[in-house]
Amino acid sequence: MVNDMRRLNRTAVLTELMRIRPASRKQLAAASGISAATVTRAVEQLIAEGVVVEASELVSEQRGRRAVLLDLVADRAFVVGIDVGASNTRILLADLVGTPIERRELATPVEADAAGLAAWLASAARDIAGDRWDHVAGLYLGLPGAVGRDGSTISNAPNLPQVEEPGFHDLVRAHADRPVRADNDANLALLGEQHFGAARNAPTAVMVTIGTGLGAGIAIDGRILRGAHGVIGEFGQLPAGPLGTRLELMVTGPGILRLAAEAGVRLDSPADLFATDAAEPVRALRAHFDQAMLIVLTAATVSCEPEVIVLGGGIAKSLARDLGRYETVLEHHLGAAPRLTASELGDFAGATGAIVAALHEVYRGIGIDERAFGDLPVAAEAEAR
Amino acid sequence: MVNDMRRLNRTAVLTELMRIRPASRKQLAAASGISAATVTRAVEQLIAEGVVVEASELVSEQRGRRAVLLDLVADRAFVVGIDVGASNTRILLADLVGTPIERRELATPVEADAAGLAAWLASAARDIAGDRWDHVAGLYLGLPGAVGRDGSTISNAPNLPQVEEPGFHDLVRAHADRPVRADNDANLALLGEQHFGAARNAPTAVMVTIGTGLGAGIAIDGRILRGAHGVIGEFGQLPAGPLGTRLELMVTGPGILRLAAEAGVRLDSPADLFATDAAEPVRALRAHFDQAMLIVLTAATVSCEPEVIVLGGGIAKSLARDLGRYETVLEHHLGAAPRLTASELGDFAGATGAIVAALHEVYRGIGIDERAFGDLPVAAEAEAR
DNA sequence: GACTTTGGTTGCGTACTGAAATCAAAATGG
DNA sequence: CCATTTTGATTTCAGTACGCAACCAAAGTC
Repeated sequence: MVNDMRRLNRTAVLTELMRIRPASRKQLAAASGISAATVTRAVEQLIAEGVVVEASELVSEQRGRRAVLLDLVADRAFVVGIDVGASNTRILLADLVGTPIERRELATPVEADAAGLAAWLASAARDIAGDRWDHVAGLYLGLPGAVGRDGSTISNAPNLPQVEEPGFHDLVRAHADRPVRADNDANLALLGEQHFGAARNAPTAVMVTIGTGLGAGIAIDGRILRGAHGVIGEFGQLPAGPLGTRLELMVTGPGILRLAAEAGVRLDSPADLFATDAAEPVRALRAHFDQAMLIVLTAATVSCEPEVIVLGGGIAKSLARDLGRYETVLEHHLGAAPRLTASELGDFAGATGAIVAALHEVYRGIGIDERAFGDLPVAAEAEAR
Repeated sequence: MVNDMRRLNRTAVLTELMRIRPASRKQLAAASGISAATVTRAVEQLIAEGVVVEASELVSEQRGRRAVLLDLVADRAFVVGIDVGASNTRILLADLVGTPIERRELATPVEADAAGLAAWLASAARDIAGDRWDHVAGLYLGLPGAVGRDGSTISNAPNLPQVEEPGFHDLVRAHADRPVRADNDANLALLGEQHFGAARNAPTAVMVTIGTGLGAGIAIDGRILRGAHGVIGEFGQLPAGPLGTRLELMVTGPGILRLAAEAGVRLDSPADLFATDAAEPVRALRAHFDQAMLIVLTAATVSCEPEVIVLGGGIAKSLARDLGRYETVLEHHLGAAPRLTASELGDFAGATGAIVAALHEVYRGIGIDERAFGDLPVAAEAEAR
């Protein structure tokens, strides 16, 4: 316990530096409430550890000595975020402060078995990192399935069954020779949108992804909700409509096509459902879709009262102009409604979130207070890229 | 920052003492990882503050000096929890460690205006406290409406509109001359069940209360979810059934009677719906009810994957023997299901939760780590009463 | 070039901790 | 019945880290 004070102050200074990056010693002292002397000593230690450097001096028109700006050593560590989709895999490489450096989009080798997929993922990560590989601190995978709290056991991934193989996680880790963690892709997409996208400054938010399936991530006070069995966000399992059909079968791409076929309506693609000049039978289908969507949105709203609900996935793109209408109905039903908005990061939301999650692991490792993760404005940085 | 170490250790010792109450200095040192010397000094301070006392010595058959057991000064402070229902008001008085001392059940003066109700509540609190009133640290109100995060602004309380009056909270505080806080009654009922009832040891839990209305409280990792507008847990707003009726109108007492009347079935009371020897038309109604219940339960499950869902309120009493069936269906739909169980605290769940919430305020005041509130086994104590 | 202003560092007294020695209070056993 | 053992609590003491304040450093101002 005797060393605690020192560690506490180190953490406080480092955390504050992340928040107001870059910053001078004086700023850090003021922001953290720690005396200037102690900040000097803490910074000294952080510099010795190689976590922090003295960057350029602050140029100002004031008189007096110029403040020395401190910053994290951005290239001290890199992280790889991989969103492994059922058809495409998106990969991002970012540095310690979240600046994206490389992005790739590859076809997922769906025919490969668990071992093959694991090897492919590891080599893709090595590939995107190039000669920075030595500094890659870890990989984070977004997977289309339920991932246990530990970030390694995977279940219920019908669209990519390989990853359910018990040894899959270990295989990736062995091939990459790096720490590997995983999470549900919807969770990561939300995390991405919260830091870099449509849910900025919304610690409590929901992201609903509608494509070939329906998934949702829920974040409360900046923390992603994770359950033991991955049923969180499975709003698609709610029954809806006259026949009690599962919502999932009504709002997803395949579901729309199937319902249309059953109703004797011909749709070339799910997007046709949202055409403004649609014919009457399509309109009726559309009404059913809207009803189903409202159930999803209502369920999401009453489950945590998010500040914003982000809609992602293929179907969501067609919904942009209906969000205002949905909002109005929600407001009318519930008395209060979250802001509805389309995903800003699109296909790369998951990979971006994987980067964020990976960075959080790194930050944990260098001793940043976990409770501050929500405040870290990595966003501003990456936006400016 | 220089005083931090001392306060930190004081907090750690006090928190540990709450967990393993009563305990010797040595136990506290071992449990908290703080050196015995420091524990001695911290305890010295706590005793001087009047927060802790040396209780009886630990009698053991070992040789050696006997450990002096320390305990909180239970009668240092009392709290009053009041569950203000639309018809009945339940009041509890408890001491600092959560031992219930008095309980009352009174008819709510529904005709009174805001000022009258406030005065009545304050005098009821004074009354139950008796000569302990001087030591009452605060009041906590459970209200049938949406309560803002601050615990004072109240809205959307159709069944007890007086409490929506802007000055209501201040009036109670003025009459009681004590800190007063409020929360939604469903939230408090859940808090009560988590500490003393059916959701013991379930930091993530949902409580659904079905009576004249439908309300739900959600707790995640020991923290009650609170929204700005009180729509959290409003699962009753979900549409269900062929006509898209709001669930609230299908599973609550009045709703059941109305639906029965519409279907031309005569029910004397909502409970008749659950008779095992019911006639065919009643059975059909019952099937609709079950469907609606399953939507509520599914929505609750996918919103946070609770370990347990507690069912409370009048209707829930009739459901006891169906919980297993519901569980099976949930499990089948979602692959995993929470435990379903009936409320253990019954009508007093809300008041009990108010006590817990009030105690948390007191604990915060004497410097116990908020993150430990979930671990405080106030439960064991009160059970033994 | 002295002065002012601002940022960072160093010296010093204070406060608090943990390890170990010591004191306290019980049972044991010859 | 008293020395011994055992266990719990306290005190002593050395060490660490803090904040304050004095001091150094580096810039602009007059």
